[in-house]
Amino acid sequence: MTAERTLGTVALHDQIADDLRERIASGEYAPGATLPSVRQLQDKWKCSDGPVRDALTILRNEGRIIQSRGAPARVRIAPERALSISITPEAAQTQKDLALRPQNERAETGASELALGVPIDQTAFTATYTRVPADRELAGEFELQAGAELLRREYRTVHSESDRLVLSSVSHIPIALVEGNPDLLDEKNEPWPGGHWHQLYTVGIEIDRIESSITAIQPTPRQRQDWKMDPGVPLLCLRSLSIDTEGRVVEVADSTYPGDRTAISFTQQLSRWPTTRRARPGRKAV
Amino acid sequence: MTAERTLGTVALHDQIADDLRERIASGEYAPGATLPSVRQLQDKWKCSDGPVRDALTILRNEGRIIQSRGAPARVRIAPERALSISITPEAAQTQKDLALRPQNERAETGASELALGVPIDQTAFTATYTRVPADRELAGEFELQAGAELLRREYRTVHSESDRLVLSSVSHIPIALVEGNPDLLDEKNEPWPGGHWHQLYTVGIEIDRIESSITAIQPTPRQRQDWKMDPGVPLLCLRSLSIDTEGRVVEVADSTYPGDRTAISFTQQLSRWPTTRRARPGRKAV
DNA sequence: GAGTGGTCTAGACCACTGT
DNA sequence: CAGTGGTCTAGACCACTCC
Repeated sequence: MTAERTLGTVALHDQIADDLRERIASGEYAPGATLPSVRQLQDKWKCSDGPVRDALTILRNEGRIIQSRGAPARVRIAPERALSISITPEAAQTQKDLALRPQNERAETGASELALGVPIDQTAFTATYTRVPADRELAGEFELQAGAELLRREYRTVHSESDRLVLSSVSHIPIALVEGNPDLLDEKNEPWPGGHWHQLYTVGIEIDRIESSITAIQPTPRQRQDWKMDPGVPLLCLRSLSIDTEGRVVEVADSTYPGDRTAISFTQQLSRWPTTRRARPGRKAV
Repeated sequence: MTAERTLGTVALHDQIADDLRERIASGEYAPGATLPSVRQLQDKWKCSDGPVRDALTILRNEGRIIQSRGAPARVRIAPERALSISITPEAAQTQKDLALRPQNERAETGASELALGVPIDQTAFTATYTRVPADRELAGEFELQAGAELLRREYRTVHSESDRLVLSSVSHIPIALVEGNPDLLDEKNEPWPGGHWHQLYTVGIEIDRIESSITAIQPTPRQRQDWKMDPGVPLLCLRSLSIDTEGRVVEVADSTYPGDRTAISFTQQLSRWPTTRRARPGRKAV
């Protein structure tokens, strides 16, 4: 009967977690530092190992500590935000214009569509595609009936050395839109040479705009493993709808990024006020 | 004693969690449905309650189920994405141009800067501001020495009925930039009438562009409580740097949004290909 | 009041790390 | 091999919900 410790109805493991969390935040336990062992914490809080382990589980799921067998728990070191996904109208426009250029010119760009934080020769690119029926969600985006046939194309780039995922994206296109060009349904042509937009051009589709939306979710265990993400790290999801000049959604592309290493960034350029108030336009450092 | 159950070195609580996760994904347990009770799962897996509870904890932290006292665990119902944060150059430009308009015109816009999913008369707006020294991170953004004095302004909008946070944003501005206008340092003037940019205009600052970046983090317990977020739901973070015509970062604004109810969206408009290939919409010339 | 989940204990054994 | 964290059990009591 040691229940008298529950002073204010807040569970002991929460008290322990709160205490450790505060000490981590204050810097008493710096990133990389080892935490007291389970036995030491038991001794300090005069309890069995259960509450202590529960507290550590809480902090692990918050992404604050890492635990491994045999070694003491440590304050997690948040990685640098190495992956910066820049969304710029210029880049999209460039890619769009490229779609009209001759074959040899398009080929030069090839698969290096995105600037990653990893040299491209250290990565392995794979593409797979299948035909799938549209689920409710995708059918809604395309304004099709659920079950309509879609071309599903999955792109993955892994860092060959560490076997860590660097880029992952899944794209869906209604079969009905692309069956005019049989080449597009031939898996041997993956990745579509010269980029999506040239291929879409071959079936008479011109992209008018990209509507993107960003959300965050908790990764599935599979996703966490693919990206080799620590527990407690969320996943950034970027869904881009390609809309053609007739207003149809012709492609839905879903990309995911580990939330702790990635920042999705974009710039909104504003025009100047009419009267130039600052006499010195000065230097425009970047 | 009963250790022979550990067939393939994968922990029992992981097996249970994997099994339940799969059943949830397959729809066997639909959103809102009750899961088997802890005792039933013990019976099914022939184990004590520990592994079963551990499995449920895993699923809770993944945001897949909700648990409460007395009531059975249920599959979590993901909320609609009611909060859609739209980033448009037009809106920013409009706000910029507004800064030059006369007082009465600016006042009409007032605090309703953002379209929220909640009627504005059901919300309570609070603003607080303090002077704080720049931490390393903010000092880096402003290219100032760590410790330089900043004006910190915190905006919060809560839905008065549910006491739920609807909007939360923290903005930092170097004191040195705004001390030319004493009004800006007077808390009674919060929120700055007519918007930030008019106030910045009074000290000779014109915004050239906004550089935004989006990340995702695990919320602190405090944040989770403020937003009344379920466990396992990440937080979307939007950091916007306001850069003036001289290239200086003059304001850093950090907004957070619950990751399950929010989508940050934007559109990239592309210009048409030079040769008008389709004279009339609806024809697919090749 | 019956059933649910929440918390905690005491003890056992295992897997792994580091010295 | 000493110390660490990981897993599981059996049992107890509590707080809460729902009928």
